[in-house]
Amino acid sequence: MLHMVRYKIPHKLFSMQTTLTIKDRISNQIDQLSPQLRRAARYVAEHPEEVATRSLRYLASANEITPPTFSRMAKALGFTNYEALRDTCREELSRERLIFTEKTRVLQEDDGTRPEQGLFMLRQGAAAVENIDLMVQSIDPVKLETVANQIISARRVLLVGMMSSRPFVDYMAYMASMAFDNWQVLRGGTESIAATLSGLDQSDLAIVISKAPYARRSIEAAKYIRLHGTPVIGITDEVTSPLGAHSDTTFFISTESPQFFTSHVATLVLIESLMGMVVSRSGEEVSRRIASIENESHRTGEYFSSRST
Amino acid sequence: MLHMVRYKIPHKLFSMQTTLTIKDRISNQIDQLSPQLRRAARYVAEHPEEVATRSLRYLASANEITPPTFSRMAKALGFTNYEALRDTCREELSRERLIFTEKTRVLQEDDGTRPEQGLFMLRQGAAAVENIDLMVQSIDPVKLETVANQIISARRVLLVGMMSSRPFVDYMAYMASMAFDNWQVLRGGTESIAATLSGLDQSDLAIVISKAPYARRSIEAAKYIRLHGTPVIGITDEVTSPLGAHSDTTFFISTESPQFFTSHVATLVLIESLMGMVVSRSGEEVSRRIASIENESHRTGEYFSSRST
DNA sequence: TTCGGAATGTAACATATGTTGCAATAAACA
DNA sequence: TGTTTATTGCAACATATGTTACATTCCGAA
Repeated sequence: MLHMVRYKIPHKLFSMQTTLTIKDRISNQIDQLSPQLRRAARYVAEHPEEVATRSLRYLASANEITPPTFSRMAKALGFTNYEALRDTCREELSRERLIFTEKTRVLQEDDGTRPEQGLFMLRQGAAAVENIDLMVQSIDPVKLETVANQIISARRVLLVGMMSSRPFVDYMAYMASMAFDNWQVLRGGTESIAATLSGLDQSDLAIVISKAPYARRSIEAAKYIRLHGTPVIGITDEVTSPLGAHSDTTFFISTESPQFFTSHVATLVLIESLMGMVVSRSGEEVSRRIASIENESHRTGEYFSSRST
Repeated sequence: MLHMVRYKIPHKLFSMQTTLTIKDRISNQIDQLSPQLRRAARYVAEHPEEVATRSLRYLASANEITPPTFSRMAKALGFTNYEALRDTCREELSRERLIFTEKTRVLQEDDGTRPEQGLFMLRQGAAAVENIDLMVQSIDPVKLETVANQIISARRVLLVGMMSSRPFVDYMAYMASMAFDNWQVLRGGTESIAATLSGLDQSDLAIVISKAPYARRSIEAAKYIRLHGTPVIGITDEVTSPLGAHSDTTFFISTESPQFFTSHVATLVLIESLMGMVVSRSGEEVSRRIASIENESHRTGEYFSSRST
């Protein structure tokens, strides 16, 4: 029974927080406090993140409240300590962050012993959702936007990815090909790589995808590209990734998965978002270009038209 | 107000825009650090909220790293102090907090009509999760299992996919290549297609992926393959898809997306699940094969090993 | 092997932190 | 009014914190 509930995928990506612990706890008792204590309590309720991060004395001097006041206030509110109150603030802080990680982790750990096939996709799906959620929460929209703008204004866009990352680079290239003609995938043998890279300069841009195990070629390509002064956007999995050292902007996307193949789902979401942003920012003419390509493809019979049996 | 800053970035400022997160700052230099310092740096990158809230010594003892290591690591990364590093973490934390509240606020009052740039990934992520959820709920595990078994027992597995589906077929082929040697992607020109298809019989299996707009070649390939008596597994988007008529088993995976590019995320989850099932059912020898291939690749230097500066 | 330099841990240091006793002050009541 | 009581700030305290000097270990070069 618990079983049934357990394996339900938590698909609410962005749930609201409804248990406001500190605020509740404070507002209930705040009118029983003396003026100074009330002032301190009010501050805590309004700035829990400051309480969690700064020291008591820091807050005290910054708000012209004496240190003992904070200490006493905590006890007056029923906390054993000021530290106890701070801990509550910490919890509140972290609760706002990763909300689903716990749930899905249970899902994954539960019975690795019985390889029930029916649960396979369920687990995979849960892991995917977790990775996506993690990414959405951790990536700064401004950073993404900046990158999108960089991409748009680049003279040439070079895509790099080997082994498992190659298909995703190809996918990007495919989408891009419908909108632009200055995108290019770094291909093949060593000599052709050199040829491709020789023409690069600062006005170009490279997007490099590399996931563990990191293909040597990708890392070295990134390194080499940077030597030309060409900015490198890196997409990788961990902070320890060797790609980090060779990219100007790096996105860290989790590839955690319940099986031994890693999952590229979150990466795909990033790619689709980025491409969507780039195209939508490029304006009218690009949209028209895409439409014309699709039409053309239909005319040449590349696409299937519903009435041709 | 935050609004203005976020969404209107004059393009001259791009190069100056430096959103250097701790992760960025650390990943750029992490391979120049000594083992212990790297361990500490990694921890900071992965748990900035702990750094912001807890004390140095607390983190040190909790992670079995000595206090001086943290202190030295901060300096090694270019911070004047450990406190400076902590301050960066604090900033990042409060920035994330702002974004988080902003996200939930907008998401709540949003009706999906306004395509605000900053929320692009948020929408894309939400749509992806929805598609995944839909798929997990709609697909019968037994059906999936049956297909997995079919795949395993097939003499030859042929993968078909054109245009936007091609990268995903390639990805399947890549994963499969580490475990089996009887998988093949249908490639290229018309004549080579005929050659590939001529040898097919009932003991083989084809997996065809086709999403709107449906590539004529894929549909016709499926049709042709069936003429040989070869079973066809179809992966498509809608019940109205022409692929349905030519496949024995069909998976319908939603590609709904907030932008005009469709999303292949749910399809990827299906692929990863299927491949995981197939490999895990294939037993010991396959796992060993995969391991040996990875080893081989490392030996030949295809993969990057962390200690080569 | 021995040597030298870097990496790491230990211990001591100055300082910051949270708490508490006590005095000063303000408020309440007779 | 004077006395009592709660409130607040000051100062001192014990402890925790971040840093640094020093000792030890580790590792590669000669």
